[in-house]
Amino acid sequence: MQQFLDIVRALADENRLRALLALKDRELCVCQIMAMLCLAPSTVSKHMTVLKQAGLVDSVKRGRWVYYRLSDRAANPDVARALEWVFGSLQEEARIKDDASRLCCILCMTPEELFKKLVMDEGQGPRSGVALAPGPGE
Amino acid sequence: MQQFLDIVRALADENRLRALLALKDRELCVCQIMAMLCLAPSTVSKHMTVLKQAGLVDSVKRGRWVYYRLSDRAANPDVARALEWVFGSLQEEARIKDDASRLCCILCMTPEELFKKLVMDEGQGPRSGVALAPGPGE
DNA sequence: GCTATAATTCGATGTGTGGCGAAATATAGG
DNA sequence: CCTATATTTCGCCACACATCGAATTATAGC
Repeated sequence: MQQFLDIVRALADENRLRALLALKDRELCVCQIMAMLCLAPSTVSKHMTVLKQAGLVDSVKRGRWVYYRLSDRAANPDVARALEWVFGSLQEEARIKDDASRLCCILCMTPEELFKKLVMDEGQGPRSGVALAPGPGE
Repeated sequence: MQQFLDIVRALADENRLRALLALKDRELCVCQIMAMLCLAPSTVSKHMTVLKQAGLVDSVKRGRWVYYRLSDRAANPDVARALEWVFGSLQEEARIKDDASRLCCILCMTPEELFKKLVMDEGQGPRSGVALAPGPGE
């Protein structure tokens, strides 16, 4: 029961759901999730900790970056069912699709381009740490 | 997205989960859920309102009693998937099974017997409104 | 109509949670 | 070693929420 509650409560936040969906096809480091959600580093870090405590994601540290990915689905049936449910229900959401396309830009742009885009989109300066982490291929 | 969030947040409370599971095989009125959860009437009423807003349960008023039951699963795929997930994950929980057996007593006992049992179990007097509502067969 | 009871609404209260910035920690690169 | 950067931890604040009791509403039975 407690584990189930941890999972449900971890899912009961829009930003955590968006982060989880963004991890569907790739792993992401905290700074990339920050750029996608437009949240402070400490906030994103806390969100990812909640998801990790619930067993929904795993993390691995590579150099200065911490990469998050979906937890191994086969490991825990509760987690597997939860992820299937979330993906099945939200995959086609407009907000999620928008995140995916913006994430594509975030992953491809140089830090300078990302800087300009953030300024244009948000009408405010970018947060500290918007610089891109190297992708898995670097 | 908003509907999904309403559902997840409705599920993110242990007492609401217990109430939902208790409704799996039967409809129940508020006073019976109160007796099962040992919560004040106002608290149970609010919990059931949350579940209803999320589309997880329906209610029907019969005389003085308001009966809650699971919402028609076929009506909404999101709701159907959510209920399947919850039941699949929690059906075998010790807490839920215990609720089911206690609920059986609550449904069968006379008000006087329920009164005595509550006093013995909880070491405190019963709340107002522990009297049984007539079952569906009355 | 009056009373008793089921349920909801309302107001108060303590706790939990999302958000931020600042400080601390870890690591890469000079 | 020193600096820059990625992340986490910490302290704080605003807001949401679970819970209760009291007041209110609705209904059944006298």
